[in-house]
Amino acid sequence: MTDVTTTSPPTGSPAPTRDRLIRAAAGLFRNKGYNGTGLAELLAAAEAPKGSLYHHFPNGKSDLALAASTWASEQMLALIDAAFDPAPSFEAGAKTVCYKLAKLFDKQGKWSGCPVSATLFAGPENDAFRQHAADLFESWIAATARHAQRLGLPQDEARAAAENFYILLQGGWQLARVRRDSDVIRALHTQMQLQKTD
Amino acid sequence: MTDVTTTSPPTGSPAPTRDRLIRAAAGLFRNKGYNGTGLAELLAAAEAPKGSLYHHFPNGKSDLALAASTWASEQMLALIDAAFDPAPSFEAGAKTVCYKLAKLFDKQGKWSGCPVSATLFAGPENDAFRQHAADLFESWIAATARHAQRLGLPQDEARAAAENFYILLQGGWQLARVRRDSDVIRALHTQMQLQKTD
DNA sequence: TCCTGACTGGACCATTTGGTCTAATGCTGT
DNA sequence: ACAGCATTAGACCAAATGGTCCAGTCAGGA
Repeated sequence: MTDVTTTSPPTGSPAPTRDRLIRAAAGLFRNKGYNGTGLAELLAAAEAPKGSLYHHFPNGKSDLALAASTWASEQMLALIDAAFDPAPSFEAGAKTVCYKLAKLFDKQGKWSGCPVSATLFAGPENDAFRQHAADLFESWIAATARHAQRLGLPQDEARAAAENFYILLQGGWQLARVRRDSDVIRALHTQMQLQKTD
Repeated sequence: MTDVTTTSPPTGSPAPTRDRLIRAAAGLFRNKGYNGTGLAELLAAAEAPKGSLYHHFPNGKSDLALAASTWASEQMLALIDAAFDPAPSFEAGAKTVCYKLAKLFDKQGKWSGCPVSATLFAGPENDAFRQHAADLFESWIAATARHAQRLGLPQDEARAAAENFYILLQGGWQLARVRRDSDVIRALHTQMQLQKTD
């Protein structure tokens, strides 16, 4: 049910329709939330008919939401790697992440929310959504911690720094969104806590 | 708008309809978001008929959302004051805020989102919502900064500390929500940056 | 060639959505 | 008692919702 990542068996055919659906969903959910986005609007944006949706995603909107958030999360992981891989230190990498995200925020019209949280916070009854979001977030933190460790921090410090960084990113992104000001995100790296003081 | 004592005497009356609507809306929006909450559900929870809604809030759901978020924000401001007023230091006050919020989070079923953001992030086209959220958040930061200054921090540091604290709270609350673990919130005060290091 | 299965197109559906409207019901001061 | 207001009650509505269903299209293999 939650396995949405492998619907089409053929490896070489990326099925553009399916991709268009995912991209359109990610974009719309990010802006208007899961419940705020209607199927009609979604299908229009993806230029896909309803039949295709229910072919690629048998459970319809909810399956698509899982796939879209996974896709968005992968973009985020790629961004994290791109920022940290060439970085000389954890601080430098984190700063680059902030700057890249701020730029992205501007490019998306200074409004978009975090794609994962916007997609998956649909209600308390949907625990599958919540769990999926938890997994995706955890993957971000794990990736960041891995980089931190590679760049010299001891394991527990790396984990703490990654978690702290992620919390700042979430909160900062939200403040940036409400103020429509990407500088909030750009300044986040300043507020990182690099070593525990107690 | 959020004034509880509008026209009817408060003593003896069993929770006026308008209040019930606001409380029900705040609770439901917090859990399921603005778009995720239907009017029928809302009215059932408030035990109020549709006519009353549109009498007290001529613009219907959107007006109610503004009122509910304002009400929730006032609760938050009261919590901030209650935590900082008797505190011997900014750190102590902030720690109390975290603990109070964590307790609240548990009491609300470990799922609720931030009432303001959950209510007001309904889409890019609704700028009134966004602005309202910005104002409410700003009032939190301003209140916190005021306490920080009273407790000894210089003005610019107080403002920075308040903003940093608020960002941590937002991000931490979200992580707590996705993990269903209030300890994330409880640990936030550890991660505060109390003086700028650069 | 024909068959098969993935995919598309869209008509169609029951339900729910937010919202309007009006008649009734109080409760107030006079 | 009466007028006048605030409030309640819910029938009613058009539009939108997510979802189902099936006839068609098309490519590739037997």
